[in-house]
Amino acid sequence: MTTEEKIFNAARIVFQKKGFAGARMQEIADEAGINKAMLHYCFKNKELLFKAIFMNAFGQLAPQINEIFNSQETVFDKITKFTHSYISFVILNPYLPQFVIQEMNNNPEFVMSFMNYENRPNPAVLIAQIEKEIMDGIIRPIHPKQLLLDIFSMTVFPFAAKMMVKGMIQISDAEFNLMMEERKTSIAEQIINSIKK
Amino acid sequence: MTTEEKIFNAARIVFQKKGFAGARMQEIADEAGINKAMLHYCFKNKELLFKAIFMNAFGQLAPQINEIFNSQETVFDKITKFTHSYISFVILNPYLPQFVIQEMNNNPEFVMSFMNYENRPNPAVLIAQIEKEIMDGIIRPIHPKQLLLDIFSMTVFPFAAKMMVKGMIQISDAEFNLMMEERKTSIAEQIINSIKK
DNA sequence: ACCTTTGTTAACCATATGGTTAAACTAAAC
DNA sequence: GTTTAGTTTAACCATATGGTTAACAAAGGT
Repeated sequence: MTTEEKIFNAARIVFQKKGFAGARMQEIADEAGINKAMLHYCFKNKELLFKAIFMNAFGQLAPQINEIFNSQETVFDKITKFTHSYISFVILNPYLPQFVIQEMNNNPEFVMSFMNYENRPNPAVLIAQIEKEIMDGIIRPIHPKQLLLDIFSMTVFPFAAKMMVKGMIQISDAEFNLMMEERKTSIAEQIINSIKK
Repeated sequence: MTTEEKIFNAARIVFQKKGFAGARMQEIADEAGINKAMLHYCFKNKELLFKAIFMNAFGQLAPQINEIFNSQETVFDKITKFTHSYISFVILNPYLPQFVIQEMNNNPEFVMSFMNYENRPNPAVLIAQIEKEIMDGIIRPIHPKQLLLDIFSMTVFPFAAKMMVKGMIQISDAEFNLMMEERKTSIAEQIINSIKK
């Protein structure tokens, strides 16, 4: 593993755990097992290192979502595929959702700047498709944007608020993951069940 | 307004916007229109000031939830009441959910310490009631904890991830609030529709 | 062999930041 | 009018933190 990779991995761990403001360059250096000066040699400064991490995180999530949203399948199939693939991915990267959400809230200007980014999650196609399937009588009349919000909420929220969820319903990490596995199908079923005619 | 109140309000604004790590005592002082030394005169140090703010925030959310969860009504009524009252409250305090979630994730030890707090959101009664209504054939057989997660997810997530949501489905603040008003009823309908026999 | 490029480190620097102190001001109490 | 208790401030301090520098080492090319 190159030094740059060591730094990148260390930075990802620290930034995702503590956020931009809470992360310390020294802690990243320690985590990477290198000298602090190497950080600046490889990544100029904290902000650029952070941007690299954030872009990478965001860039992992977005294309995956778009691929499903813009495919040729039915709305029902897209919903099922989305919950399955998103939850599978996030179980392996549990810090990602909270990290992205947190930094978007704390730093809206910076983030909005690349919300025009080509690969941003873009639900336009899916929204049009939902409208069409409503017209065709496949889906009950609902507001497509509300439906989208429902899908994202049910899928992403438990990971974003993991600590709160764990504390509230008193479960261990293992039980949490089991529940999430179950959600892959239960969310899709729940939503499809409530919108199909 | 007393100085202590001025500080408290200022601290709430700054902490909720930037989080504990990102907040600066000087910024809080400026926001309150007083000298930085007053902060330490009134609240000893940053951590205690933060605790006061966090407890207050948390203390506003939790009892409200418990009152509904532990009342004498049916599960369907509880769901309806919850979405209405929670969304009404959070529209007036839009930073709260993200704030609580963020600090719980960044600071799990500290937060877990008062998860035993008498007034923490406690869904035990509601979970038992859901199990009973399933046995009685009122509700389809589902996992109560999953149902709880669904309710919280759909209600809280849009506020916790407000910036991401706004960016993704391209809406203004006003449109966002309209959507949330609509969600007061749509979420309850959606969920009840999907679990009733 | 010698130079250049790249990677790496310890030591250092400037500033930001949380926190302290002592003095000044205010207003009620005597 | 003086005392006393509570407020408020400017100036200061110690440390943490992001960032820099200069020296050094290893590898590659000529």
